[in-house]
Amino acid sequence: MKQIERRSDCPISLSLDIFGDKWTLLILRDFIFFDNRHFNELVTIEKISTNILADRLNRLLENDIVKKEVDRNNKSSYLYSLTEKGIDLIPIVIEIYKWGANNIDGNNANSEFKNEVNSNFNKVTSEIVDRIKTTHNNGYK
Amino acid sequence: MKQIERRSDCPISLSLDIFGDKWTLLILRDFIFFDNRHFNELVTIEKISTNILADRLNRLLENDIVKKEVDRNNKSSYLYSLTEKGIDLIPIVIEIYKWGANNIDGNNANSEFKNEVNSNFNKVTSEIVDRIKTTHNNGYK
DNA sequence: AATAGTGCTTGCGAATTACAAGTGCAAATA
DNA sequence: TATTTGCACTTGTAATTCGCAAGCACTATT
Repeated sequence: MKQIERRSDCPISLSLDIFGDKWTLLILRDFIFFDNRHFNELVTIEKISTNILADRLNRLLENDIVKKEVDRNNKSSYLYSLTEKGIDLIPIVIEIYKWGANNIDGNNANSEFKNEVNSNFNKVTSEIVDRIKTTHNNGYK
Repeated sequence: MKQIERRSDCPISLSLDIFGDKWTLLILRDFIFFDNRHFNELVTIEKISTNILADRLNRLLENDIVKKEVDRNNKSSYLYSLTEKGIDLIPIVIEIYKWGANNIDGNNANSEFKNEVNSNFNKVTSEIVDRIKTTHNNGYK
C-alpha cells in the first residue's frame, strides 16, 4: 500500500486523499447499511478484488477510521468496526445516498427510506449513528 | 474518456461511479469555494493535469452536473457552471469539508467557518446554495 | 502578419487496477 | 492423526489509468 501524498492542506483535498476513490466509501456503505464487517462479507457485494479490499482496509486502519479485532464468535475471523472518526463519516455516506437516489436514473433506492432521508435527514442520520455506535463499540455482532 | 460501467444499482455505488475519484469533488470545491469557473483557473490549484481536468469536466458535462457556454465577458473562453444536479452536490462537499476540518491534523480550515459549519450546517449550506444559484443561472461571472 | 491567451489533445513512461491463483493459519471433520 | 474447510490475505501478471511535457487549433489583440 502506498500512502497518497498530501496535495494541499485544504480539508476537502485531505479528505479525498483518504477516501476519494471508487471503493472506500462503498466499504463504509457495507458497514453502515448491510452490517458487513468481515473480509469475506465485504468482498462479495460489488465484486471488489481482494487485493484492493485489503489495501483499502489497511488505509482505513492507518487513518484510524476502522479498527480490527478477533471476532469473539469465530476466533479464526477478524471483525472490523468503525471508530468515532469512521462514524463521523456517516453523514457523508448518507448525503451521497440521497444525491444518488434523487438524481440518478435506474437506482434501486427504497422509496420509503428515500423519502425519510429527504424530509428528515438529521433524524435518519442520528438514528443510524446511534445504532452503529452501540454495535461497533463492543466488538460484538 | 471511458464511461465507467455500472457496478450495481445502489445509489451510492452509482454516485461513486460518477464522482468517486481523487479529482472530481475537488473541481466542485473550486466552483463552490473559489468561484473558479474557467479551464485555466481550475487547472492551477492542486496542479491537476490538463488531460485529467478535461476528462473530468467532460464526465461532469455528460452527467449533466455542469454546463458549458461561451463566456460573455471573454468570447474566446468557456465558462463552466453548475446545473441543478450539480448544485445538489453542495451538501456532500460541505460534509466532506466538515469531516476533514474536524478529523485531519494540519488542515487549514478557517476556524470561524469551521465553527459555523459545525453548529449551523443547514444554514451555511443553504446560503452557499443560494449564492451559487444566482451566479450560475445566468452564465455570468 | 505576428503574438498571446485559452482550451484542449497527444505521446509516453510510471503507477494503479482487476483478475486469477496461491499461501498461511486455525478450526472442523474423517 | 491426517485431511479438509474457511478465512484473510499476498503474489503475479496483463490491462488500464495517471501524470507530466509538449503540441495543436482557435480567437482576440497588437
